[in-house]
Amino acid sequence: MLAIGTLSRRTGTKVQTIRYYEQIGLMNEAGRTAGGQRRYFEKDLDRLAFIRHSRQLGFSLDSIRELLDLSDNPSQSCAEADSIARRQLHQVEQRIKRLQALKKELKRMVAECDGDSVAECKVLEVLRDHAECLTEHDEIGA
Amino acid sequence: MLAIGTLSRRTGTKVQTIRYYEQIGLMNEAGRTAGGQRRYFEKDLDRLAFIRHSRQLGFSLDSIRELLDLSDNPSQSCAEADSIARRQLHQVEQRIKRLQALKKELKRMVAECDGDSVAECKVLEVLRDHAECLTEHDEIGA
DNA sequence: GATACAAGCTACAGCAGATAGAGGTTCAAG
DNA sequence: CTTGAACCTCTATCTGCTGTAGCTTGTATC
Repeated sequence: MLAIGTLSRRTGTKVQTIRYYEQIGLMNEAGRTAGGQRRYFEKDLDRLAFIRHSRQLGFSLDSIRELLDLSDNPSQSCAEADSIARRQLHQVEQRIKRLQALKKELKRMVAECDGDSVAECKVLEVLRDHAECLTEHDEIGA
Repeated sequence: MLAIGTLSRRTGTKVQTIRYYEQIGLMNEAGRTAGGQRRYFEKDLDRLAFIRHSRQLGFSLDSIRELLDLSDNPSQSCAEADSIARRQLHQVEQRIKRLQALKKELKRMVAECDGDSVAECKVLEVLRDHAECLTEHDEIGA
């Protein structure tokens, strides 16, 4: 039987985060000692590791929920998991694209700045006037 | 005198967002009509456009606050604005790096999946076992 | 058995950066 | 004067945690 601190150490997850995962139903409700402390089995540790690894790969908690469901029901087709992963890949690619456009714009801003007074600062000037931008960057969050 | 909806339309910012910016002190408190509705000048529109454009370039609201302060005091050196922009550029570059590592890993996962049953799904397998990963990806947020 | 103290517990607040809705009021056109 | 779009405030919600306060439990050592 593993204490929450052990899971924490072995997966690099903060104790509060593990409790949070339980709260939102991502981790099963843990068994308790007489005194009310959580105790885990190895399978819980595996599940937590799966969650963490998926998070490291950028999957949302919702996607992870789906992936865990699939993982729990090995008789289904793999297609669903595959499509979740593809969707994630697509999102990552989009974000890279967008960030590269930003990078280009920022580089140009910085390069043109010659360290003079704010009055003629290129950085501020570009920010003031969108028209000075070369690239399109119309979405914020991405 | 411009109504909030006009600012909204002309900068592509949601009305609530403009009010939010006022609330957190990023926009100055707007003047009001007798009935309590906000009214703006062109300079407020410019300020909002500056904020929005900066957000599109990925600057945090805190950074934008600094940039606006600099912009409001044209006698200072440009160096500060420059360094904020450089910091932002650096962050963007780091995020790109990280996302490219993720992309690689996701691509590999997806490529290895042959659409068979979940039991032997490569996607799920990789998620289960971090050791199957080629690349390092130890930070989550980034 | 007593004691010390690390590790556990719950509950709630807070972060960024908005966004949405309820329920009510004002403005401007016709 | 009436209509109705646009405005108002206030509060809640989202994602994915993280931190704090104040208290209890478990375990090792004496």
